[in-house]
Amino acid sequence: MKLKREFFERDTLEVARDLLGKIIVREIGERIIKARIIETEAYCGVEDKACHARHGKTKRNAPMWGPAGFTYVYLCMGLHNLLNIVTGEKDQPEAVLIRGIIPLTGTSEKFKSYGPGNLTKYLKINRGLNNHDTIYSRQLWFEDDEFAIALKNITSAPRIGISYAAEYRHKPWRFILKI
DNA sequence: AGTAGGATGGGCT
DNA sequence: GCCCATCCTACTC
Repeated sequence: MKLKREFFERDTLEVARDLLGKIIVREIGERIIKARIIETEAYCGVEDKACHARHGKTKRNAPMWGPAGFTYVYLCMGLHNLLNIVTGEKDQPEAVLIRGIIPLTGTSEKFKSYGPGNLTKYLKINRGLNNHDTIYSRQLWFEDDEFAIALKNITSAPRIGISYAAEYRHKPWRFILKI
């Protein structure tokens, strides 16, 4: 079942946790690529000193202010496309970063790791899919396949690469699913 | 107009 | 662990 807008309109921390075990589906012409989400990070609005939205609205981070369920894809370190999904209410600049996946298709392709910058390569996602509505999309959307998650297999931890974020650097807003 | 610094990943030591 | 590829954004002047 495709995830609906309501799924993403909830509290960002809940969405980040609930995305664990869900499927990302990427359709390119005849080809379908699927992957299960196993790691996410929540970025919680202007008050979150690690969030791109902390300095206000810019051309880059504008999608975060839009409706939930849209993508926010941006270039990191000049070479990595990172995939976020906008969450919470409109005008609340919150999003969940997809940090880790397990590929379910096309495993013959050699990708050694599936960190946030590499999973977009596997899924063939770049900034052309920025600000893209996944709810009505034929190119990129999320699905629940009833995959059972045991709560004990979910852990949380501080987010990666945000040491500048003052008191927010220690917030356990990264969620990891052990399969 | 110029520049510093990233929500990184891979390879080598 | 350290280094480096690589380039856009936002801030400063």
